[in-house]
Amino acid sequence: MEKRKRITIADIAKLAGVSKTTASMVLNGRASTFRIKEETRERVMAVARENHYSPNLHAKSLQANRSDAIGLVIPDLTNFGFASIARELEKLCRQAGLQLLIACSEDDPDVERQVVDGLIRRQIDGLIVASSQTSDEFYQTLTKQIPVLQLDRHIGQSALPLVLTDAAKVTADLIERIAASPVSEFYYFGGQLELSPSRHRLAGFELGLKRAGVDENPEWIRHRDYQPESGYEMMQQLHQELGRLPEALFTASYTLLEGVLRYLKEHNCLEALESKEMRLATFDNHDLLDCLPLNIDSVAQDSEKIAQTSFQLIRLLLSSQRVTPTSFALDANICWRSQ
Amino acid sequence: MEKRKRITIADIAKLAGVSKTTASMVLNGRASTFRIKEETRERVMAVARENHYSPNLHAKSLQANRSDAIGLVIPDLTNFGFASIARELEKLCRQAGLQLLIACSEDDPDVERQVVDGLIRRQIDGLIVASSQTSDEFYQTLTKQIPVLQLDRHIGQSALPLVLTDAAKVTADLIERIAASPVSEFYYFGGQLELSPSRHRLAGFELGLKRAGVDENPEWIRHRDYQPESGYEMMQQLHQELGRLPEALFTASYTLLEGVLRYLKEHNCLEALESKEMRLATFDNHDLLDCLPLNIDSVAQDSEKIAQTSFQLIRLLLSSQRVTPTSFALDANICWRSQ
DNA sequence: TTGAAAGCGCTAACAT
DNA sequence: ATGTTAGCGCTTTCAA
Repeated sequence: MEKRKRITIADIAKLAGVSKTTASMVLNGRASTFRIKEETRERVMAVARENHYSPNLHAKSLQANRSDAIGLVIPDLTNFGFASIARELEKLCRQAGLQLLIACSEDDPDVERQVVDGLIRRQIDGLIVASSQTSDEFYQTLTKQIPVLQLDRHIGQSALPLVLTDAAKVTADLIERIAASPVSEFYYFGGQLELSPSRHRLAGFELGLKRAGVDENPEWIRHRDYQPESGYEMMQQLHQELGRLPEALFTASYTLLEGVLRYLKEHNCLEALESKEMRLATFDNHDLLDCLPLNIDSVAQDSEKIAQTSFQLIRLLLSSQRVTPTSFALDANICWRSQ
Repeated sequence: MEKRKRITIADIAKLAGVSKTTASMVLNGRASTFRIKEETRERVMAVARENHYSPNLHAKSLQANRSDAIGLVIPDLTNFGFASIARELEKLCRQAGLQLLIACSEDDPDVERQVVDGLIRRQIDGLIVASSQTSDEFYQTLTKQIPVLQLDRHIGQSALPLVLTDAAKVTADLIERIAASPVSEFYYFGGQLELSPSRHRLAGFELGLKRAGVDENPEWIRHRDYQPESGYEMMQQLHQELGRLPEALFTASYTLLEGVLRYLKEHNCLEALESKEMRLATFDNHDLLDCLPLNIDSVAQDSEKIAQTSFQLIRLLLSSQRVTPTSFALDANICWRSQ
């Protein structure tokens, strides 16, 4: 495993009997622009191919002051939604000759700053971030140097461009239809209200109830964080309070749903879902939900569209000096399993 | 969004009234080695801090002929197991000042070569790959330049270092116990036999049967690929063949399990799992399995350990000129839900 | 104890 | 139509 010295453009030039400039032009496909003789062109190309020449991107980046790399910061790679977005973005970047640098913030604002700093040191040309910050101050400063795109989450009233799911709309549609069954109560388990998706999901929930003509009871709305344990504990408390299962429940994330299901399983209450005695719906989707005897309706975000939109937007920001920061709220789909 | 010129070490040197050399020494924490005067040291540090100096890693890499980046190639980021490994590896790398470049091969050998080529062009110092290749020729060549570590999958008889789960062992344990229930038949749905994990899982299955004293019937063993659709189709065919559900079934991956469940759900057969009339077990684990009324036993690979072991090994390979290539087969856990 | 200068591999003015 | 040269930001000999 000896680190054989890589072949450079100077080597190619020497072997082909031309200058570095000529070799460079040819290898960058700009031979015609500089009217390099066809014969020279081919000679250089042949030598390069034979020697498996591949340019040193660090040298290129150094002189171009551009790295052709962009950063993606998400809370957690094992979250299916974020993983889907990351996968699609990686593919789009690769096909465009860009390198996507993926890093996780663990939903911790401090960790988030650290990983962003790390990416900056790597000279990324742009950043896409699903932020856990409560203020966009940090990114307002950063965006003076490179374009920053908010993903999935809106930091406060930040004016930075933004791509996310129109959670309020789809949640309202989901809730309205279920509430019209009708139901006399509809509980809501959510995560941190500081995160914008939480607010939109809750707003959608309330709108849905209203449209179904159901009077909201403040008792129904409960918040903690998005850990499965929180779902478990909220379900436990609710069960104890009521002395029975709720008629209908919406969990604002897949992780919360998991906690709720774990509680129901442990207390042998899953039967209530199978018999539709208890209605359960959730934000976020999972293929496995199709395969269960549990009739759980869900909201499936369009990860592919989110990734594609983010990619187009960041490319635009990367190319032009000044783009009016635009934001996109994308439609999501409802997976009905109870009807 | 004007691209403000970043501050360089030359700027720092000028501002601090010293030479680039001195500034460099100080900023790399080697002030004492070169006995830079304490006062000078502090002046440089102060200037650097005030100006938020951060070194240009491309320049560093160019001159050091080292990028402090390593590549990770996996089939699919949305596969929970690979996502877990990627997350842990990213964290370990970040903490060690390395950048992890993650790319997906979509389980396609051609795509895999393309993404590896892309990473090589980015001058990665080392590569960790869960390969879909059937020959390690490509990597044998590559490893003459940079260390290559096989992850999760063993390419043929490749001598390249390797980290994976000891699938045969854990599968045998799982199958033995279930088969001893006893069962008179035990079906097996697997993916491509060209992939080493498939072979190990099958070997474990057969060993488990043997240890339980069950005579294997070749009819029980079925293979396709790891797509959920394949699980669905194998289940469909088996159901039709038998005219009833099998007594026991093992799926060699979570994706296959999903297909099987989808079939059972569509044909209203899930009840058979709840009543344990049909025994179902799978390789790979998912938290949701804990929350279902379905009694599915599973094998949980230790992603964290796999990531840590891989990281230690690649660092070793990176540091020393010549390490005896070592391989690790790590233990996995069984999640019992039927007992 | 510090500085000057060369060079990593590449591109782009400017020559020729 | 092709070559010469400077310089991107950094580290590292070698001098002073």
